[in-house]
Amino acid sequence: MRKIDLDNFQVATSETARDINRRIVLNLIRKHQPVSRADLSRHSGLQRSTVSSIAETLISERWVTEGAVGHLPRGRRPTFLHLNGERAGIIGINIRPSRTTIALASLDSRFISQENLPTDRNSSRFVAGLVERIRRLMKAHPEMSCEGIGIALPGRVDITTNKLIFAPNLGWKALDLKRPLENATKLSVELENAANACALAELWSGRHGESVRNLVAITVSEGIGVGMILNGQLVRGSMGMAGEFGHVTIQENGPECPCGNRGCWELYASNSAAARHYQEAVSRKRKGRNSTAPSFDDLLRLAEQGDAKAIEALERMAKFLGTGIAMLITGLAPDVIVIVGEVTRAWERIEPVIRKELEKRSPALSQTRIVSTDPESQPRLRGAITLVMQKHFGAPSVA
Amino acid sequence: MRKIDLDNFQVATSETARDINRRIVLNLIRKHQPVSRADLSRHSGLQRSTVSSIAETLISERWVTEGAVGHLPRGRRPTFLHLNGERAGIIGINIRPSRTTIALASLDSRFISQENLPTDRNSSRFVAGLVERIRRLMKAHPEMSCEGIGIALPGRVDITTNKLIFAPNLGWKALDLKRPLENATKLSVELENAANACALAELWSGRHGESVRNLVAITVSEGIGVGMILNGQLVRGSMGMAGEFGHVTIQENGPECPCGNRGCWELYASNSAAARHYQEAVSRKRKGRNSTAPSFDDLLRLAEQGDAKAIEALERMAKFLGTGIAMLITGLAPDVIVIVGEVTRAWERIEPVIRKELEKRSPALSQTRIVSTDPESQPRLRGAITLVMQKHFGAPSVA
DNA sequence: CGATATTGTTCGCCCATCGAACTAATCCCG
DNA sequence: CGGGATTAGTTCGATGGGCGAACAATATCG
Repeated sequence: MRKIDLDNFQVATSETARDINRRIVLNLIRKHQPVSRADLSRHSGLQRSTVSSIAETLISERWVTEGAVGHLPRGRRPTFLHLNGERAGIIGINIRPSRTTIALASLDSRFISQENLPTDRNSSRFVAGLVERIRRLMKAHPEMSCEGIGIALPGRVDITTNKLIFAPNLGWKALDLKRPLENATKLSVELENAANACALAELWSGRHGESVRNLVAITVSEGIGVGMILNGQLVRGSMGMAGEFGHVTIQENGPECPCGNRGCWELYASNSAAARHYQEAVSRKRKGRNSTAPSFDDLLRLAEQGDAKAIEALERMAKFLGTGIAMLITGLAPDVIVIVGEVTRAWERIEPVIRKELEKRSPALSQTRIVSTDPESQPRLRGAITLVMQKHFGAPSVA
Repeated sequence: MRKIDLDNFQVATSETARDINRRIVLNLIRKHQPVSRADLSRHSGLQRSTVSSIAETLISERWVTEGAVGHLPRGRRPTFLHLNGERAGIIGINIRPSRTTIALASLDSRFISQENLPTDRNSSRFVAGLVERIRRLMKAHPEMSCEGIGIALPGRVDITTNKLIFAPNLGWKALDLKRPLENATKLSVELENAANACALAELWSGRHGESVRNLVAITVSEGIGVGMILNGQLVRGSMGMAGEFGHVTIQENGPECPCGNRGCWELYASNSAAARHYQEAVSRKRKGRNSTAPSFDDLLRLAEQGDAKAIEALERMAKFLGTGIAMLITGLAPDVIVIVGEVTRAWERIEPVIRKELEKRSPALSQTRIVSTDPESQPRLRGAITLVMQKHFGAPSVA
């Protein structure tokens, strides 16, 4: 039960009921497609006449199309409805420190095209390049009416000004990405922290079952990000800062973190941490001169090849991942935890270590499902698309 | 934006709009009372005619009464509306390991009567005693129509069966409190973990301003409980287990906790922990024989009297409270953190230590407002009442 | 061919909001 | 003292949307 926000609420008009039921029907079609009007009536509890009326508007708005005719043991044959995959492209953009990916996707989060560009450290040049690519993309797919642009990025976005804040890896200062892109493309732009976007993507298109209403996504890369879905919705917190569990202290008097704190989780369980673990292991052996730190990709390759030190470093990283995951399960009790990042490529090695660490603390902890995402499925990019999709499929804002 | 739960949603009918607007108006009256219909129209954006119609039903249902007539520099004088303080008692019950409190409150969370009974370890005898007290209470206030019973307890309630689980301090096993009480009193019963209830109470009747949508309540007693309000609603998590931050490890290889884990937060920052800190300080001095542990009340009294060891123990407890609070701020980014428990009686001593601990980690952390509750205001009991109140004042469940 | 079953549409009813017109009450000013 | 200005609250027809019964369309089966 939510408290009504008396500073920001919406009264109901006569159209509110239609808005609510329209969204329910649209979601039911998304879930059960192809599906007949009569089935929608049974699934929703709405009258067949009401479903027909809603279906008519959905079809006229090109959200839905009538498809094949079904077959039943007796009675009139139903005409199936399904989402219009052709309509409504969504542009998803995944900004990472070195590279940025742009994709065009259909309503059901299927990628239609995808391309790459380097992430320019000069922010205005970057925006110009982005606009150029988006224009080209839309010209290449004139049949698509684009519903909006979703952007996932490694940082935080100020809720009020929509400016980018806290994105140390990108080197842009208080950049307003939303307005210039909206002006140039005439499309609405949604910005969101990458971990939050991943959590949304898993909520909407992950295979975790309908009953999952509490989900935590952990993005592991140079740092660690956490996106929380609780009660079926993204938790953004005050100023949009929720989810910085990567900077919770897990080792009192640990090494200093650039954030100012000491012993932060991400100092032990991120990709960079694994590289450091590796270096420590190596220099422990060859006392003295430090070798140059390997990239995390190198580390994965070395481990794959059976390098004991690399495996040790990865397992050390996994153990510390377990430490933080234990905290998240204990405190948030999610139905599922999803891990995103290169580390999932060594999941068979990582997962047992995490599990062992959880069991060491409490057998109850390891009841929680912990799954990895396939990096090929582009979780961040899917998240960017979900930002736009949920505006149409999410529950209406009411009261 | 919430994802619609396709396993458990509600379609809109023609009455849905009325339900929504009714709740909005009721909340506006609660906030602005006494208030005229015209003002409600301005606050809500609804037409005056609509407000009048809603007000009429609210008055006929005795939620609201017409009061005095106002005065304006010109024009017809408005008739004020306000909540009907006489109607609608809510029974709140606060169960603690040793004592249980029962109270009757009005709509606006004002206590009308309050009484105590020992918490019987025999659960069926306890339920019988409770029923007896409730009956007596209702008989003593025949003018009140009782809206329901809210119960705050030190444990967890299974969402599906409504049975009490994980209440080691109470010694009852899988007790079903809801059904016997409902059958005996014919009132609906709401059960909730005490920390969650406190968080709700602070959301609904705390003085934190309307803009607070993210709030964390920390109950400090024998253990530590955390109640989370995120996006303006209580987070219960999978199986209602969210909020067990008291059992997050803050000291790797710390002492073993009854929960099975090691170094749990509540081993360092609870009342029992403070008593242990004190004992350690004492036995450090008089090496050898341990004295008997003082109660937390004793400790507070000793500190009040200037006992250095007691002060040291309290400050040690406060420092560790800061450790956990840092975690909560970092991860959840609440607008406010509320501390509940006996420890707030020494708040002038505790707060600076917490603040210092936060600042040590990061100055940004101490931006978050951290407030204590007055134990006299009965936060747990107010929470119990809020459980029932929010059913009438909360946002309608839609879609 | 007729009985039965199922899908999808049509139409009148009901409920709720809107908005304009109206009544009521009050103050100000000439 | 009386009319204009102003504000509160009510009345009433228009509009939108869901309900539900009746109906049309289309199938199977004996």
